[in-house]
Amino acid sequence: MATAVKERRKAPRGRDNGVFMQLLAKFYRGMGDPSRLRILEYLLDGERTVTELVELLGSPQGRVSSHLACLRWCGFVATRQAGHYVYYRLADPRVREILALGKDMVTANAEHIFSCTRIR
Amino acid sequence: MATAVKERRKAPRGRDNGVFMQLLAKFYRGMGDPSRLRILEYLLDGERTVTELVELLGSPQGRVSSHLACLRWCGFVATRQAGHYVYYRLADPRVREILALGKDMVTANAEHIFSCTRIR
DNA sequence: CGCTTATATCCGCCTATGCGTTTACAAACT
DNA sequence: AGTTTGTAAACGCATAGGCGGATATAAGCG
Repeated sequence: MATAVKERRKAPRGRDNGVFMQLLAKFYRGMGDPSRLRILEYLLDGERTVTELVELLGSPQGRVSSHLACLRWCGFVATRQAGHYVYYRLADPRVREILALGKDMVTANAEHIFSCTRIR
Repeated sequence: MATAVKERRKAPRGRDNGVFMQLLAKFYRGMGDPSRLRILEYLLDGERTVTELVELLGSPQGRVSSHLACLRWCGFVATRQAGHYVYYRLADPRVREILALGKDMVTANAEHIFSCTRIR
């Protein structure tokens, strides 16, 4: 059974692929938080200071800053310092695309996703 | 300060948006696991039975089945039963696109993402 | 019809990670 | 320089969610 699979053998692309997949998973988990998504959503309209985002999100500043650090580390956003404000902006047009695709799919599958108990 | 923000008000898009973002986050978390990503990657080549995927992943069957349930619930994959095999396949072309974009970005930002300590 | 095979679900454990709070800097203003 | 304001980092707590293993169900087979 499944001879075609046997030919490609177990882990046909080697361990490197496993490592890459780990990074990719980390990447998607970077977008897997509502607060971070809200931040990205606000940044779709243009750059924002931390203070503005804190106001918009209604979360404590430390929390927002931490999420921003995460987004920056993952390459989703970039910063520019002006005076003692730090402006955050989307770092890559592909972030927009991934967001747009995700929103499309969620809009179409909202009920399915909502009912997934494996992920809460 | 930040008067322009004040005009758009706090939570300018209402709570509904917050709920939507929660779903969207759940959606991305669905892709935020290396095992699930490996499954999706294998399914890029065509449909697979659970047994084949178990072999390819080298994980216990129960675990794989559980990940598959998650992927199905989230609308990433669909199934077809034949005999006593269940064939899994990608459910939506947008999954391919999101994967392609993610892989692009990770390839470009691998080091950044790797060094993000907020997400392990 | 029991037996085997394929798949799904359940359970307890353990780590990852989000949260609130506090603390530490850094940049302007007086 | 000291104070205020904007931003980042650190700390402890609580929960989400992955894992291995055991079990339940469904579909063929002898």
